[in-house]
Amino acid sequence: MLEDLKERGFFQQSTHPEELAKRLKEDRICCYIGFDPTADSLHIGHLIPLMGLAHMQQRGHRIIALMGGGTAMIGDPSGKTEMRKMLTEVQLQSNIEGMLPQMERFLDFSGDAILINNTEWLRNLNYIDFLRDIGRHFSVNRMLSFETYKIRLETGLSFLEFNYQLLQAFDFLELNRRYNCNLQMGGDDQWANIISGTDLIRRVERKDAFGWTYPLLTTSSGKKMGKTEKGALWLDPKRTSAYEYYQYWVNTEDLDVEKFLALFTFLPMNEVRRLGQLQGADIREAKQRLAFETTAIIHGKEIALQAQEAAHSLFSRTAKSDKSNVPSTTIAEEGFVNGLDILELFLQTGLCKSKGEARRLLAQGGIYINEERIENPVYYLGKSNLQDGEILLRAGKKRYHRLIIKN
RNA sequence: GGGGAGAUACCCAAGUGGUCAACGGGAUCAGACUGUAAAUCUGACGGCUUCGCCUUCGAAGGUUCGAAUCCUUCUCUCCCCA
Repeated sequence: MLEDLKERGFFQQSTHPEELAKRLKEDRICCYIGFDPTADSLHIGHLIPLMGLAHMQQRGHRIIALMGGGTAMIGDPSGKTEMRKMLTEVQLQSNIEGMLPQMERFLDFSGDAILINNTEWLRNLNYIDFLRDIGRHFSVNRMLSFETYKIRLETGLSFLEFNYQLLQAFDFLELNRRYNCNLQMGGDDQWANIISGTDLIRRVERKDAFGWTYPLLTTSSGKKMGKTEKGALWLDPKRTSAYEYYQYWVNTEDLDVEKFLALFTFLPMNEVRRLGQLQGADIREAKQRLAFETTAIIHGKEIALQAQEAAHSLFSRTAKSDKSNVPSTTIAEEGFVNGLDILELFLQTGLCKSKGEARRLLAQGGIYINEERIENPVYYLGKSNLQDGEILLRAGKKRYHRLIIKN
């Protein structure tokens, strides 16, 4: 089963590889991943851990999703350039509430799976006891040698953040004591934190504990995953619409398609490989499948289909054009009578962030009305632009928006 | 506690009295080429009622005809010593 997930791309490194493989195969083990509630929605950076846990659950293991309500009050310095801004407990709580329903799209908490917040044991921790029981097992010399702190040792690392590792290790120990949890997974940036935990358990409890990290992804051309012109790609449809989400995946680089299918969908590997083998323009089929599957996991099949249809109607020449699912804005006919300033319109529909940007876009030939480029900077939209009671706006190559006129 | 360095636009980073909306790089966006791909080339990249105006260079005051650049105070960060 470890092989299985390795093949899907979920393996970067682990402690005790042979022993871990054996345990995963022969026993039902309990594993956990921590999630820091830094925002009220998950984003695609969380997908690999979520998929990782989901795979474990599907293969019969017991899973724990640990919400880091306590640790997030500290902020993990691993691999970061600077300190994170501190969140209040109220914010953290509401963030957690936003993330929960999203997690349930991946994980089933109806059985013995556990969802727990580490404030439960961190909040009222006694400092002296903690130092004496836990702190004494940590060597500062060793901690300082970890790669994750390298950057921060140059730019500055506060004691507050330096403690993060101890708390995460303590989390693992606590979960081990409570639920006999003996595997922690996470992104490879968590490696140092994870092995601190396994070491602690082995030392204090004299029990087996394992760590397993996932690779940190960049796209083939080296870009960070999940960044768009609007920022992060969120799972919350209020922040990132299903259509945008679909579009992000359909625009995956050729070289990443197979890797992403394996990581971000539950398609069987033979299907993944078949799709990955497609060449040239055919690979679009694979990208559409990827986009559909990933969108369906989060937003449901129905919504994913709508997003797919919207994309088809805009980008496929042959398809019949059902544009009803393309993002749209409706305005009343009265507002339309005197003509609408095109720049103003692009601002209001969110296609541009400012009028300056709209002007620039227009000057560069990136503004299209009903697929026709507009060159005139003082263009007003009127009735003559209407096609079936609506107007199709386009910014650049592929950002579309429908303007619906209602009387 | 003592001494030193620093805070510039999304990020990195020049600039040390006018020629600075601020060099350069990255990111981003647009155009061309394509397959809603990558690479490449070209251009853009604070805001606006855009031949001009307004707001930016950690914060607040001050000097000056004029400051990101000088002075004062404050906030924060880093380094060295204790």
